[in-house]
Amino acid sequence: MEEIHQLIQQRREKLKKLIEMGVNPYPYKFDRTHTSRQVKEQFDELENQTVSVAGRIMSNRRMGKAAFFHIQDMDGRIQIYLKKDVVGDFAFEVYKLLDIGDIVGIVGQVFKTRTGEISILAEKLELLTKSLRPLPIVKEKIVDGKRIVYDPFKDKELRYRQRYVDLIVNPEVKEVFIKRSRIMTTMREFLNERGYLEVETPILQPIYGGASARPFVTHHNALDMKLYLRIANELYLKRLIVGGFEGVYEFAKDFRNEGMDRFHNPEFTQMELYVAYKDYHWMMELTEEMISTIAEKVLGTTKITYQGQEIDLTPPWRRLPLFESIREYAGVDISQADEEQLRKVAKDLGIEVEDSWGSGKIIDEIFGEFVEPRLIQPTFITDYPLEMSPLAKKHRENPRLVERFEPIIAGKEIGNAFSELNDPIDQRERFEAQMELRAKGDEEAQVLDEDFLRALEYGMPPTAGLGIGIDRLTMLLTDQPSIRDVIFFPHMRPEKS
RNA sequence: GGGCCCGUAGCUCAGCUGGUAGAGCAGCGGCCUUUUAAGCCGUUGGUCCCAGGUUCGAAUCCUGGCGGGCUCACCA
Repeated sequence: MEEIHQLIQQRREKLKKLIEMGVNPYPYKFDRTHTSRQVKEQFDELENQTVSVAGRIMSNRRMGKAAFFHIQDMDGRIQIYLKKDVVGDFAFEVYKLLDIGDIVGIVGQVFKTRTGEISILAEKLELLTKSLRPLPIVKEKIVDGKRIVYDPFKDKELRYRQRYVDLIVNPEVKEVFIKRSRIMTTMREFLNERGYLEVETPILQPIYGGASARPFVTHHNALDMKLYLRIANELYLKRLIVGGFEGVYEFAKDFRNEGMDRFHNPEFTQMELYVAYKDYHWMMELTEEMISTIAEKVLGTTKITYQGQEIDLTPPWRRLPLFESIREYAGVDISQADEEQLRKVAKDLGIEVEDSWGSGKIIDEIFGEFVEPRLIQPTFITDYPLEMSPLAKKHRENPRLVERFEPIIAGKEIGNAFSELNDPIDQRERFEAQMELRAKGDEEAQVLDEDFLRALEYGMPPTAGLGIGIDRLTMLLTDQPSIRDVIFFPHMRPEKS
């Protein structure tokens, strides 16, 4: 057994004393009448009234036979004033055995202290949970309305590994995740209002598809077969369109077995939407309306700041075909270039081109290098080369292109969409081209899915599809620099035990 | 995977060119019935990430490893 730390030992001893005093350190319930925020917001009516509140002790100032401390609940903190002659001798003895981190229930009268802080004069104090581990102590002071924090708990490794502590101690972290939840709720409402159906599709898939990425592999014991964790749910949602649903969406956890950095986590969340009888032009309008609506409802404005950059999400967003964007930002016209010429152009631009790259990859590189980082204001990049998009429908005016767009904000794509390919013969050819790439060693090339082709052969109506990266959208709308700051439990290597 | 940086008390951090560790907060003991980074007095607490090496002597220098951050590459 590991040695028990002194601070934990001390708390265990207090726990023992409390039990000896007849206090249940882990009771079953507590009836609370108000949250901290309600007490503050309704102070005028509540002054001198009795309320009950509950929360975790976050500060403690004992002064002989009285004490001030703050408790923190779901939506904030409130100060408790404890006087021995009001709360009683026994409760005061209990109080003396409490620590920062303990969870208590308080019944008492609402009042304002001499310095004007809304507080509760405790008449009853009940221990609701004894905490055995010391919390990082973060002190703060409000000066001119600004919160000054002393010794903030900021070690990223500890914060990510022990997110519960991060959430207790850093209120702004909680805010980010509340916003994440509201972003998803608002998006769901937006889609439901339009009559689209929220559905669920398999996470364990015998054939993975819908994106170009490497999958996680797992094994089904009973069937003794390989299964993949989905990299996308696109092909399943389109099967549902075939089945007669005319608008379906899913908030999907996807899994990609690739590198991690501040924009990538091995598991991440995407919202994918498919709507029958629509094309990508229509989907652009829906996208800009949806994102700006979310910003408006969650943040109260469509003008946001991301990492110091001012961004205006108000529709309409700029539409810019891919080749035009490259002409504009890289100064070269490659709309008619073949692979040989592309190779030369890329080299002239200073890009190291690898022999295995096809023209799609080269174009993507030029775009990623010269264009994408400069697209700060929301922009739809449209009309991608055919070979980069095996599931998108050919462009109605140019068969070398597909009808696809990516919304780009703050230099980063936050989604992907197209007029969905519904010609089963064309789809088969595209899959076959992918298989050839795979044979050449491209591990991210897509896999041919016979059942999906069979579904298309029954006939899928013209359909527009959209995927939005929820994590990236949340980063944008909460001004967080890393995807780890918008995922509660980002992937980490195992802790040494 | 490459480069740079980091790992010292529960938390935040000092510890210069080597002499086996220190502060603030928290904790513990004492005083204090409107404090608020409460205050005053006293005080406990460390496998200096791990393993080797150099040295009379390593938190400090070297090598390797582990974990993390940033970044580049890869990657939607």
